[in-house]
Amino acid sequence: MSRPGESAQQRDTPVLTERGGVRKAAILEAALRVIGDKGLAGLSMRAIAAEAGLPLGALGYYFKTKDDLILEAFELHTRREADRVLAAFAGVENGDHADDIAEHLTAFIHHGLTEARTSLVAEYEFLIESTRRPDLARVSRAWRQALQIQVSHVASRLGSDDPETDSEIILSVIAGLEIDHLSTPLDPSTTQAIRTALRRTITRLGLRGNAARL
Amino acid sequence: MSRPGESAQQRDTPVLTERGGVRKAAILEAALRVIGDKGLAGLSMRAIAAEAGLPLGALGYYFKTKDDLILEAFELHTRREADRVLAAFAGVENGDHADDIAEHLTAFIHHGLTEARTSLVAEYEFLIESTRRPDLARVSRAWRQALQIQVSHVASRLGSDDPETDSEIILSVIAGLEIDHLSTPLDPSTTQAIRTALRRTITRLGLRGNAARL
DNA sequence: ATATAAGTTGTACGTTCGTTCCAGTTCCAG
DNA sequence: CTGGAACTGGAACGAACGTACAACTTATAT
Repeated sequence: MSRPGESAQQRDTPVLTERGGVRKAAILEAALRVIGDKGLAGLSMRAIAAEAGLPLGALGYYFKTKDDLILEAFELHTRREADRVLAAFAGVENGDHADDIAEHLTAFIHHGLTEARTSLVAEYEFLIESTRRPDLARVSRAWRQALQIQVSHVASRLGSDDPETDSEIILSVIAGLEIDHLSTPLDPSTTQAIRTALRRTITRLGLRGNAARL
Repeated sequence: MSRPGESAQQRDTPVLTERGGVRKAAILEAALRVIGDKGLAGLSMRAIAAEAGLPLGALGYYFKTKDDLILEAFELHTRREADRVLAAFAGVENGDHADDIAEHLTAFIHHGLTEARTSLVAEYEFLIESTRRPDLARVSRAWRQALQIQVSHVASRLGSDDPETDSEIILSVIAGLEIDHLSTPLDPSTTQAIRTALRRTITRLGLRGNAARL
Protein backbone atom coordinates (compact mmCIF):
# COMPACT_ATOMS: atom_id res chain seq x y z
CA MET A 1 0.00 0.00 0.00
CA SER A 2 1.16 3.49 -0.78
CA ARG A 3 -0.18 6.97 -1.05
CA PRO A 4 -0.63 8.96 -4.21
CA GLY A 5 1.72 11.68 -3.05
CA GLU A 6 4.51 9.15 -2.64
CA SER A 7 3.88 7.19 -5.82
CA ALA A 8 5.65 7.47 -9.15
CA GLN A 9 2.50 8.77 -10.82
CA GLN A 10 2.91 12.18 -9.22
CA ARG A 11 3.54 14.89 -11.81
CA ASP A 12 4.47 18.54 -11.87
CA THR A 13 0.94 19.38 -12.83
CA PRO A 14 -1.13 16.73 -11.08
CA VAL A 15 -3.66 15.13 -13.37
CA LEU A 16 -6.92 14.85 -11.54
CA THR A 17 -8.79 12.74 -14.02
CA GLU A 18 -6.93 9.48 -13.79
CA ARG A 19 -8.03 6.58 -11.69
CA GLY A 20 -8.23 7.95 -8.20
CA GLY A 21 -7.81 11.55 -9.30
CA VAL A 22 -11.49 12.15 -9.84
CA ARG A 23 -12.07 11.42 -6.21
CA LYS A 24 -9.31 13.76 -5.12
CA ALA A 25 -10.82 16.55 -7.18
CA ALA A 26 -14.28 15.83 -5.77
CA ILE A 27 -12.89 16.08 -2.25
CA LEU A 28 -11.31 19.46 -2.97
CA GLU A 29 -14.50 20.75 -4.55
CA ALA A 30 -16.50 19.56 -1.58
CA ALA A 31 -14.03 21.23 0.79
CA LEU A 32 -14.39 24.54 -1.04
CA ARG A 33 -18.16 24.35 -0.73
CA VAL A 34 -18.02 23.51 2.97
CA ILE A 35 -15.54 26.31 3.66
CA GLY A 36 -17.78 28.70 1.80
CA ASP A 37 -20.91 27.98 3.72
CA LYS A 38 -19.70 26.79 7.11
CA GLY A 39 -16.33 28.51 7.26
CA LEU A 40 -12.99 27.05 8.21
CA ALA A 41 -14.36 26.82 11.74
CA GLY A 42 -17.10 24.51 10.50
CA LEU A 43 -14.82 22.51 8.25
CA SER A 44 -14.40 18.93 9.41
CA MET A 45 -13.18 15.86 7.61
CA ARG A 46 -16.59 14.33 8.19
CA ALA A 47 -18.38 17.34 6.71
CA ILE A 48 -16.19 17.17 3.61
CA ALA A 49 -16.80 13.46 3.23
CA ALA A 50 -20.55 13.94 3.55
CA GLU A 51 -20.53 16.81 1.04
CA ALA A 52 -18.53 14.72 -1.42
CA GLY A 53 -20.65 11.64 -0.79
CA LEU A 54 -17.61 9.64 0.19
CA PRO A 55 -16.67 7.60 3.27
CA LEU A 56 -14.52 9.31 5.84
CA GLY A 57 -11.67 6.92 5.24
CA ALA A 58 -11.24 8.11 1.67
CA LEU A 59 -9.93 11.49 2.79
CA GLY A 60 -6.95 10.06 4.62
CA TYR A 61 -5.87 8.26 1.48
CA TYR A 62 -5.56 11.40 -0.64
CA PHE A 63 -4.48 13.89 1.99
CA LYS A 64 -2.00 13.34 4.76
CA THR A 65 -3.63 15.89 7.06
CA LYS A 66 -6.52 18.32 7.11
CA ASP A 67 -4.08 21.20 6.74
CA ASP A 68 -2.70 19.68 3.54
CA LEU A 69 -6.22 19.41 2.19
CA ILE A 70 -6.92 23.06 2.98
CA LEU A 71 -3.73 24.16 1.24
CA GLU A 72 -4.54 22.20 -1.89
CA ALA A 73 -8.09 23.51 -1.89
CA PHE A 74 -6.77 27.06 -1.73
CA GLU A 75 -4.37 26.39 -4.60
CA LEU A 76 -7.22 24.98 -6.66
CA HIS A 77 -9.34 28.02 -5.90
CA THR A 78 -6.67 30.53 -6.90
CA ARG A 79 -5.91 28.66 -10.11
CA ARG A 80 -9.56 28.76 -11.06
CA GLU A 81 -10.25 32.29 -9.89
CA ALA A 82 -7.22 33.80 -11.60
CA ASP A 83 -8.70 32.70 -14.90
CA ARG A 84 -12.02 34.28 -14.03
CA VAL A 85 -10.48 37.60 -13.00
CA LEU A 86 -8.29 37.81 -16.06
CA ALA A 87 -11.25 37.01 -18.26
CA ALA A 88 -13.17 39.87 -16.68
CA PHE A 89 -10.35 42.28 -17.41
CA ALA A 90 -9.68 40.87 -20.86
CA GLY A 91 -13.17 41.84 -21.97
CA VAL A 92 -12.36 45.35 -20.90
CA GLU A 93 -9.39 46.14 -23.05
CA ASN A 94 -11.23 47.08 -26.19
CA GLY A 95 -14.01 48.98 -24.50
CA ASP A 96 -14.43 52.56 -25.56
CA HIS A 97 -15.76 54.34 -22.49
CA ALA A 98 -15.00 54.39 -18.78
CA ASP A 99 -18.58 53.26 -18.22
CA ASP A 100 -17.97 50.12 -20.22
CA ILE A 101 -15.00 49.26 -18.09
CA ALA A 102 -16.97 49.91 -14.93
CA GLU A 103 -19.75 47.71 -16.24
CA HIS A 104 -17.44 44.76 -16.67
CA LEU A 105 -16.20 45.14 -13.11
CA THR A 106 -19.72 45.58 -11.80
CA ALA A 107 -20.79 42.36 -13.46
CA PHE A 108 -17.75 40.64 -12.03
CA ILE A 109 -18.53 41.71 -8.46
CA HIS A 110 -22.23 41.04 -8.92
CA HIS A 111 -21.50 37.50 -9.99
CA GLY A 112 -19.27 36.97 -6.98
CA LEU A 113 -21.93 38.27 -4.61
CA THR A 114 -24.71 36.14 -6.06
CA GLU A 115 -24.08 32.93 -7.98
CA ALA A 116 -20.49 32.53 -6.81
CA ARG A 117 -21.08 33.75 -3.28
CA THR A 118 -19.93 30.52 -1.66
CA SER A 119 -16.71 30.65 -3.58
CA LEU A 120 -16.16 34.29 -2.68
CA VAL A 121 -16.68 33.68 1.01
CA ALA A 122 -14.23 30.78 0.85
CA GLU A 123 -11.72 33.09 -0.75
CA TYR A 124 -11.79 35.51 2.15
CA GLU A 125 -11.66 32.66 4.62
CA PHE A 126 -8.39 31.65 2.98
CA LEU A 127 -7.05 35.21 2.96
CA ILE A 128 -7.67 35.62 6.68
CA GLU A 129 -6.22 32.21 7.47
CA SER A 130 -3.15 33.25 5.48
CA THR A 131 -2.25 35.60 8.31
CA ARG A 132 -1.64 32.54 10.46
CA ARG A 133 -0.26 29.98 8.03
CA PRO A 134 2.91 30.71 6.04
CA ASP A 135 2.06 28.08 3.43
CA LEU A 136 -1.27 29.74 2.69
CA ALA A 137 0.38 33.16 2.79
CA ARG A 138 2.72 32.13 -0.03
CA VAL A 139 -0.26 31.22 -2.18
CA SER A 140 -2.02 34.48 -1.31
CA ARG A 141 1.01 36.56 -2.20
CA ALA A 142 1.66 34.77 -5.48
CA TRP A 143 -1.98 35.10 -6.47
CA ARG A 144 -2.23 38.76 -5.51
CA GLN A 145 0.98 39.53 -7.38
CA ALA A 146 -0.19 37.77 -10.52
CA LEU A 147 -3.44 39.72 -10.42
CA GLN A 148 -1.71 43.03 -9.96
CA ILE A 149 0.69 42.43 -12.83
CA GLN A 150 -2.12 41.60 -15.21
CA VAL A 151 -4.34 44.45 -14.05
CA SER A 152 -1.52 46.95 -14.30
CA HIS A 153 -0.99 45.87 -17.91
CA VAL A 154 -4.64 46.53 -18.56
CA ALA A 155 -4.44 49.89 -16.79
CA SER A 156 -1.45 50.75 -18.93
CA ARG A 157 -3.39 49.96 -22.10
CA LEU A 158 -6.22 52.12 -20.83
CA GLY A 159 -3.95 55.10 -20.62
CA SER A 160 -2.90 55.10 -16.98
CA ASP A 161 0.09 57.25 -16.19
CA ASP A 162 0.78 55.14 -13.08
CA PRO A 163 -0.39 51.60 -13.82
CA GLU A 164 1.03 50.08 -10.65
CA THR A 165 -0.78 52.46 -8.36
CA ASP A 166 -3.96 52.35 -10.39
CA SER A 167 -4.05 48.57 -10.36
CA GLU A 168 -3.54 48.59 -6.60
CA ILE A 169 -6.40 51.05 -6.23
CA ILE A 170 -8.69 49.08 -8.51
CA LEU A 171 -7.99 45.75 -6.86
CA SER A 172 -8.46 47.33 -3.44
CA VAL A 173 -11.75 48.92 -4.39
CA ILE A 174 -12.99 45.60 -5.73
CA ALA A 175 -11.95 43.73 -2.59
CA GLY A 176 -13.46 46.41 -0.39
CA LEU A 177 -16.77 46.46 -2.25
CA GLU A 178 -16.95 42.69 -2.02
CA ILE A 179 -16.21 42.60 1.70
CA ASP A 180 -18.56 45.44 2.51
CA HIS A 181 -21.48 43.83 0.74
CA LEU A 182 -20.98 40.24 1.82
CA SER A 183 -23.09 40.64 4.97
CA THR A 184 -25.95 42.25 3.07
CA PRO A 185 -28.41 40.73 0.64
CA LEU A 186 -27.62 42.14 -2.78
CA ASP A 187 -30.59 44.22 -3.88
CA PRO A 188 -30.70 46.29 -7.10
CA SER A 189 -29.98 49.57 -5.31
CA THR A 190 -26.84 48.05 -3.83
CA THR A 191 -25.74 46.91 -7.24
CA GLN A 192 -26.32 50.41 -8.51
CA ALA A 193 -24.21 51.86 -5.70
CA ILE A 194 -21.41 49.47 -6.63
CA ARG A 195 -21.69 50.49 -10.26
CA THR A 196 -21.60 54.16 -9.37
CA ALA A 197 -18.54 53.72 -7.18
CA LEU A 198 -16.71 51.82 -9.91
CA ARG A 199 -17.64 54.34 -12.60
CA ARG A 200 -16.37 57.20 -10.50
CA THR A 201 -13.17 55.36 -9.65
CA ILE A 202 -12.40 54.49 -13.26
CA THR A 203 -13.37 57.94 -14.53
CA ARG A 204 -11.38 59.83 -11.92
CA LEU A 205 -8.34 57.66 -12.60
CA GLY A 206 -8.66 58.75 -16.22
CA LEU A 207 -8.92 55.27 -17.68
CA ARG A 208 -10.55 54.83 -21.06
CA GLY A 209 -10.59 52.07 -23.62
CA ASN A 210 -9.25 53.74 -26.73
CA ALA A 211 -6.54 55.65 -24.96
CA ALA A 212 -3.56 56.92 -26.84
CA ARG A 213 -0.33 56.10 -25.12
CA LEU A 214 1.18 58.96 -23.15
CA MET B 1 -28.54 31.34 42.01
CA SER B 2 -29.18 33.39 38.91
CA ARG B 3 -27.36 34.68 35.90
CA PRO B 4 -26.39 38.26 35.17
CA GLY B 5 -28.42 38.36 32.02
CA GLU B 6 -31.54 37.43 33.97
CA SER B 7 -30.89 39.62 36.97
CA ALA B 8 -32.32 43.02 37.75
CA GLN B 9 -28.92 44.60 37.44
CA GLN B 10 -28.98 44.37 33.66
CA ARG B 11 -29.05 47.80 32.03
CA ASP B 12 -29.45 49.24 28.59
CA THR B 13 -25.81 50.12 28.59
CA PRO B 14 -24.21 47.32 30.58
CA VAL B 15 -21.78 48.59 33.16
CA LEU B 16 -18.72 46.42 33.05
CA THR B 17 -17.01 47.69 36.13
CA GLU B 18 -19.33 46.46 38.85
CA ARG B 19 -18.77 43.35 40.86
CA GLY B 20 -18.65 40.58 38.31
CA GLY B 21 -18.52 42.93 35.36
CA VAL B 22 -14.76 43.20 35.34
CA ARG B 23 -14.59 39.50 34.70
CA LYS B 24 -17.07 39.69 31.89
CA ALA B 25 -15.03 42.42 30.24
CA ALA B 26 -11.85 40.40 30.71
CA ILE B 27 -13.48 37.43 29.02
CA LEU B 28 -14.51 39.50 26.02
CA GLU B 29 -11.05 41.02 25.71
CA ALA B 30 -9.50 37.57 25.89
CA ALA B 31 -11.91 36.31 23.24
CA LEU B 32 -10.95 39.15 20.89
CA ARG B 33 -7.28 38.30 21.30
CA VAL B 34 -7.85 34.60 20.70
CA ILE B 35 -9.97 35.28 17.61
CA GLY B 36 -7.28 37.59 16.30
CA ASP B 37 -4.46 35.13 16.54
CA LYS B 38 -6.12 31.73 16.28
CA GLY B 39 -9.21 32.63 14.32
CA LEU B 40 -12.81 31.68 15.02
CA ALA B 41 -11.78 28.15 14.05
CA GLY B 42 -9.29 28.12 16.89
CA LEU B 43 -11.60 29.78 19.36
CA SER B 44 -12.60 27.49 22.21
CA MET B 45 -14.07 28.22 25.60
CA ARG B 46 -10.98 26.70 27.13
CA ALA B 47 -8.67 28.90 25.06
CA ILE B 48 -10.58 31.99 26.16
CA ALA B 49 -10.47 30.92 29.80
CA ALA B 50 -6.73 30.31 29.58
CA GLU B 51 -6.13 33.65 27.87
CA ALA B 52 -8.17 35.44 30.52
CA GLY B 53 -6.59 33.46 33.35
CA LEU B 54 -9.96 32.23 34.53
CA PRO B 55 -11.44 28.81 35.20
CA LEU B 56 -13.54 27.32 32.44
CA GLY B 57 -16.63 27.41 34.57
CA ALA B 58 -16.57 31.18 34.78
CA LEU B 59 -17.48 31.52 31.11
CA GLY B 60 -20.76 29.69 31.45
CA TYR B 61 -21.82 32.07 34.15
CA TYR B 62 -21.50 35.22 32.06
CA PHE B 63 -22.47 33.84 28.66
CA LYS B 64 -25.21 31.41 27.90
CA THR B 65 -23.46 29.98 24.86
CA LYS B 66 -20.27 30.43 22.88
CA ASP B 67 -22.26 32.14 20.13
CA ASP B 68 -23.54 34.73 22.59
CA LEU B 69 -19.99 35.40 23.67
CA ILE B 70 -18.87 35.88 20.07
CA LEU B 71 -21.70 38.30 19.40
CA GLU B 72 -20.91 40.40 22.45
CA ALA B 73 -17.22 40.40 21.57
CA PHE B 74 -18.07 41.70 18.10
CA GLU B 75 -20.27 44.43 19.56
CA LEU B 76 -17.47 45.44 21.88
CA HIS B 77 -15.04 45.54 18.99
CA THR B 78 -17.23 47.72 16.79
CA ARG B 79 -17.97 50.12 19.64
CA ARG B 80 -14.27 50.55 20.26
CA GLU B 81 -13.22 50.64 16.61
CA ALA B 82 -15.85 53.15 15.57
CA ASP B 83 -14.23 55.62 17.92
CA ARG B 84 -10.83 54.96 16.43
CA VAL B 85 -12.00 55.38 12.85
CA LEU B 86 -13.88 58.56 13.58
CA ALA B 87 -10.84 59.93 15.40
CA ALA B 88 -8.72 59.23 12.33
CA PHE B 89 -11.13 61.14 10.12
CA ALA B 90 -11.67 63.90 12.65
CA GLY B 91 -7.98 64.82 12.48
CA VAL B 92 -8.43 65.20 8.76
CA GLU B 93 -11.05 67.85 8.57
CA ASN B 94 -8.84 70.85 9.01
CA GLY B 95 -5.99 69.58 6.86
CA ASP B 96 -4.99 71.80 3.97
CA HIS B 97 -3.75 69.41 1.30
CA ALA B 98 -4.84 66.10 -0.17
CA ASP B 99 -1.50 64.70 0.98
CA ASP B 100 -2.32 65.52 4.58
CA ILE B 101 -5.58 63.64 4.32
CA ALA B 102 -3.83 60.68 2.73
CA GLU B 103 -1.24 60.76 5.49
CA HIS B 104 -3.88 60.40 8.17
CA LEU B 105 -5.36 57.43 6.40
CA THR B 106 -1.96 55.88 5.83
CA ALA B 107 -1.19 56.16 9.53
CA PHE B 108 -4.54 54.60 10.31
CA ILE B 109 -3.93 51.60 8.08
CA HIS B 110 -0.32 51.29 9.19
CA HIS B 111 -1.42 51.12 12.81
CA GLY B 112 -3.95 48.43 11.98
CA LEU B 113 -1.38 46.34 10.15
CA THR B 114 1.22 46.58 12.91
CA GLU B 115 0.36 47.30 16.54
CA ALA B 116 -3.34 46.55 16.16
CA ARG B 117 -2.91 43.63 13.78
CA THR B 118 -4.60 41.13 16.07
CA SER B 119 -7.61 43.37 16.36
CA LEU B 120 -7.76 43.92 12.61
CA VAL B 121 -7.66 40.21 11.87
CA ALA B 122 -10.43 39.64 14.38
CA GLU B 123 -12.48 42.29 12.62
CA TYR B 124 -12.34 40.46 9.31
CA GLU B 125 -13.07 37.17 11.03
CA PHE B 126 -16.28 38.76 12.26
CA LEU B 127 -17.14 40.22 8.86
CA ILE B 128 -16.80 36.84 7.17
CA GLU B 129 -18.74 35.09 9.89
CA SER B 130 -21.45 37.71 9.38
CA THR B 131 -22.29 36.04 6.08
CA ARG B 132 -23.49 33.04 8.07
CA ARG B 133 -24.97 34.57 11.20
CA PRO B 134 -27.82 37.09 10.97
CA ASP B 135 -27.10 38.46 14.45
CA LEU B 136 -23.54 39.28 13.50
CA ALA B 137 -24.72 40.63 10.15
CA ARG B 138 -26.92 43.17 11.92
CA VAL B 139 -23.90 44.43 13.83
CA SER B 140 -21.82 44.56 10.66
CA ARG B 141 -24.44 46.54 8.79
CA ALA B 142 -25.02 49.01 11.59
CA TRP B 143 -21.32 49.57 11.99
CA ARG B 144 -20.68 49.94 8.29
CA GLN B 145 -23.57 52.36 7.95
CA ALA B 146 -22.35 54.50 10.86
CA LEU B 147 -18.91 54.67 9.30
CA GLN B 148 -20.24 55.64 5.90
CA ILE B 149 -22.42 58.40 7.29
CA GLN B 150 -19.55 59.95 9.18
CA VAL B 151 -17.08 59.60 6.33
CA SER B 152 -19.52 61.08 3.85
CA HIS B 153 -19.87 64.11 6.14
CA VAL B 154 -16.12 64.46 6.09
CA ALA B 155 -16.05 64.05 2.31
CA SER B 156 -18.68 66.72 2.04
CA ARG B 157 -16.61 69.12 4.09
CA LEU B 158 -13.63 68.34 1.90
CA GLY B 159 -15.50 69.50 -1.14
CA SER B 160 -16.85 66.27 -2.57
CA ASP B 161 -19.59 66.70 -5.14
CA ASP B 162 -20.84 63.17 -4.39
CA PRO B 163 -20.08 62.42 -0.74
CA GLU B 164 -21.96 59.15 -0.62
CA THR B 165 -20.08 57.62 -3.51
CA ASP B 166 -16.77 59.06 -2.37
CA SER B 167 -17.17 57.67 1.13
CA GLU B 168 -18.00 54.27 -0.32
CA ILE B 169 -14.89 54.43 -2.48
CA ILE B 170 -12.69 55.55 0.39
CA LEU B 171 -13.96 52.92 2.80
CA SER B 172 -13.60 50.26 0.13
CA VAL B 173 -10.06 51.28 -0.70
CA ILE B 174 -9.14 51.18 2.97
CA ALA B 175 -10.70 47.74 3.45
CA GLY B 176 -9.06 46.45 0.30
CA LEU B 177 -5.62 47.75 1.23
CA GLU B 178 -5.94 46.17 4.66
CA ILE B 179 -7.03 42.81 3.31
CA ASP B 180 -4.41 42.75 0.59
CA HIS B 181 -1.57 43.43 3.00
CA LEU B 182 -2.62 41.23 5.87
CA SER B 183 -0.77 38.17 4.53
CA THR B 184 2.42 40.13 4.00
CA PRO B 185 4.87 41.52 6.53
CA LEU B 186 4.59 45.29 6.41
CA ASP B 187 7.90 46.66 5.15
CA PRO B 188 8.56 50.35 4.43
CA SER B 189 8.11 49.98 0.67
CA THR B 190 4.68 48.47 1.24
CA THR B 191 3.75 51.37 3.48
CA GLN B 192 4.90 53.71 0.74
CA ALA B 193 2.74 51.90 -1.82
CA ILE B 194 -0.25 52.29 0.47
CA ARG B 195 0.49 55.98 0.90
CA THR B 196 0.79 56.46 -2.85
CA ALA B 197 -2.48 54.69 -3.51
CA LEU B 198 -4.30 56.77 -0.92
CA ARG B 199 -2.80 60.04 -2.18
CA ARG B 200 -3.88 59.27 -5.70
CA THR B 201 -7.33 58.25 -4.61
CA ILE B 202 -7.89 61.40 -2.55
CA THR B 203 -6.38 63.65 -5.18
CA ARG B 204 -8.34 62.18 -8.06
CA LEU B 205 -11.54 62.44 -6.08
CA GLY B 206 -10.77 66.13 -5.73
CA LEU B 207 -10.84 66.19 -1.95
CA ARG B 208 -8.97 68.96 -0.17
CA GLY B 209 -9.07 70.35 3.33
CA ASN B 210 -9.90 73.99 2.80
CA ALA B 211 -12.48 73.34 0.17
CA ALA B 212 -15.09 75.90 -0.65
CA ARG B 213 -18.58 74.46 -0.81
CA LEU B 214 -19.78 73.84 -4.31
C1' DA C 1 -2.58 -16.88 -13.75
C1' DT C 2 -0.26 -14.73 -10.33
C1' DA C 3 1.92 -11.09 -7.86
C1' DT C 4 2.27 -6.40 -6.80
C1' DA C 5 0.48 -1.99 -6.47
C1' DA C 6 -3.51 1.19 -6.19
C1' DG C 7 -7.66 2.24 -4.47
C1' DT C 8 -11.48 1.62 -0.98
C1' DT C 9 -14.07 1.41 3.36
C1' DG C 10 -15.72 0.69 8.12
C1' DT C 11 -14.07 0.93 12.55
C1' DA C 12 -11.86 2.52 16.46
C1' DC C 13 -8.27 5.20 19.03
C1' DG C 14 -7.33 9.12 22.00
C1' DT C 15 -8.40 14.23 22.32
C1' DT C 16 -10.80 18.13 22.63
C1' DC C 17 -14.96 20.32 22.47
C1' DG C 18 -19.46 23.10 24.55
C1' DT C 19 -22.14 22.81 28.17
C1' DT C 20 -24.07 21.55 32.72
C1' DC C 21 -24.02 20.98 37.46
C1' DC C 22 -23.28 21.79 42.32
C1' DA C 23 -20.92 22.47 46.45
C1' DG C 24 -18.67 26.27 48.19
C1' DT C 25 -17.77 31.33 48.89
C1' DT C 26 -18.60 36.32 49.02
C1' DC C 27 -21.61 39.99 49.13
C1' DC C 28 -25.38 43.03 50.73
C1' DA C 29 -30.11 44.15 52.41
C1' DG C 30 -33.04 43.36 56.42
C1' DC D 1 -26.49 38.42 62.77
C1' DT D 2 -28.98 36.18 59.04
C1' DG D 3 -30.97 35.14 54.87
C1' DG D 4 -30.95 35.06 50.05
C1' DA D 5 -28.78 36.48 45.96
C1' DA D 6 -24.50 36.97 43.34
C1' DC D 7 -20.52 34.77 42.23
C1' DT D 8 -16.81 31.13 41.99
C1' DG D 9 -14.41 26.95 40.31
C1' DG D 10 -13.59 22.16 39.56
C1' DA D 11 -15.38 18.05 37.84
C1' DA D 12 -18.01 15.51 34.58
C1' DC D 13 -21.25 14.62 30.58
C1' DG D 14 -21.98 13.10 25.74
C1' DA D 15 -20.74 14.55 21.24
C1' DA D 16 -17.64 15.51 17.63
C1' DC D 17 -13.14 15.76 16.21
C1' DG D 18 -8.44 14.26 13.30
C1' DT D 19 -6.08 10.43 12.35
C1' DA D 20 -4.54 5.60 11.92
C1' DC D 21 -5.28 1.11 10.50
C1' DA D 22 -6.39 -3.41 8.62
C1' DA D 23 -9.24 -6.04 5.84
C1' DC D 24 -10.92 -5.93 1.28
C1' DT D 25 -11.56 -5.13 -3.83
C1' DT D 26 -9.91 -3.60 -8.23
C1' DA D 27 -6.44 -2.71 -11.65
C1' DT D 28 -1.91 -3.53 -13.93
C1' DA D 29 2.06 -5.90 -15.44
C1' DT D 30 4.79 -9.90 -16.26
